[in-house]
Amino acid sequence: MPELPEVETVRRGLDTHIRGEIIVSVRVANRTLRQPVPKEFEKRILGQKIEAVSRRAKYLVIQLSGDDVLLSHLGMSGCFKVIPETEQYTPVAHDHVWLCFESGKQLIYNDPRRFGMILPVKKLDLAQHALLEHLGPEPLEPAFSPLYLKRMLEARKAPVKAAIMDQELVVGVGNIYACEALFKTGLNPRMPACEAASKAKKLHAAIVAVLRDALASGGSSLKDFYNIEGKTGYFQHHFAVYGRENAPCTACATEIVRITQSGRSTFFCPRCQKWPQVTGRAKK
DNA sequence: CCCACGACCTGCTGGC
DNA sequence: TGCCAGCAGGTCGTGG
Repeated sequence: MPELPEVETVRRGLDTHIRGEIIVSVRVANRTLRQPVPKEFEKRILGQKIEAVSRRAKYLVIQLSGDDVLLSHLGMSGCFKVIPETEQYTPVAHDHVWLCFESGKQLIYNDPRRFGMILPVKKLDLAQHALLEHLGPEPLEPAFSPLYLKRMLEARKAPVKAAIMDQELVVGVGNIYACEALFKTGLNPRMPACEAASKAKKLHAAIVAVLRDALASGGSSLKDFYNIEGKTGYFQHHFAVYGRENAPCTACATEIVRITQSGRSTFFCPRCQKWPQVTGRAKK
């Protein structure tokens, strides 16, 4: 489901609502997530206090008082729900993991497609964890600089869109914000990364701006993104190209085009994001 | 090594 | 109305 702005929105909501809570009961309805919920899950987290909720890339890190954190990813369709102590909650389909706190609040992990995960990891092992160790820099931190981006793009022949979605190059950019950032830069998504490297400075600024703006709007809501309060984000109202096939470009009114790149939809304006090699008709 | 693709899942939409 | 193909915000393992 979510890219960096959505995950960060969830993080903030969780940190506000469950920090300081003590886990007094745990129920796992379905362990078959992307990484199976381990058998010892319940025992390991019972009695622990939530110290804080942090984030690395699109992973949420729920800091516990003991030796563990809970490492969670929302996949495509995962969400967390915080149920206030005053509310009687009726379970719904795909509520996989359920924590009850001493205060009476509850935290529920729900994920229809089960591409997400939630699992305990020893704090000491977190940095070297297989899921995290190959991740690139955070896009809103200084390590992700225009020069860094230029160097990384120069080394790759893959399409620039694939490059900026590669979590080893930079984390947090998914299909939506890749499309939006490339539009903002005026780069054709199919252009090889090494050719796009000359525009690295502008692309860098676009990635940062798109993620910042989305975060300021509370993330994007498509089918199933809700923040902790169950409210939608608003950034989807600002999409320039994503999901806008056949609609007029906001800049030049040319029809937005959808193509498929490595199995995913890419949306772009063929006029604003022209690339000489792809303007001709498809060769037969 | 680099890159593209299929697999992993369920649910929704649109066309017939 | 019902069915089926196609599509969905991510990531990983494989094979060319």
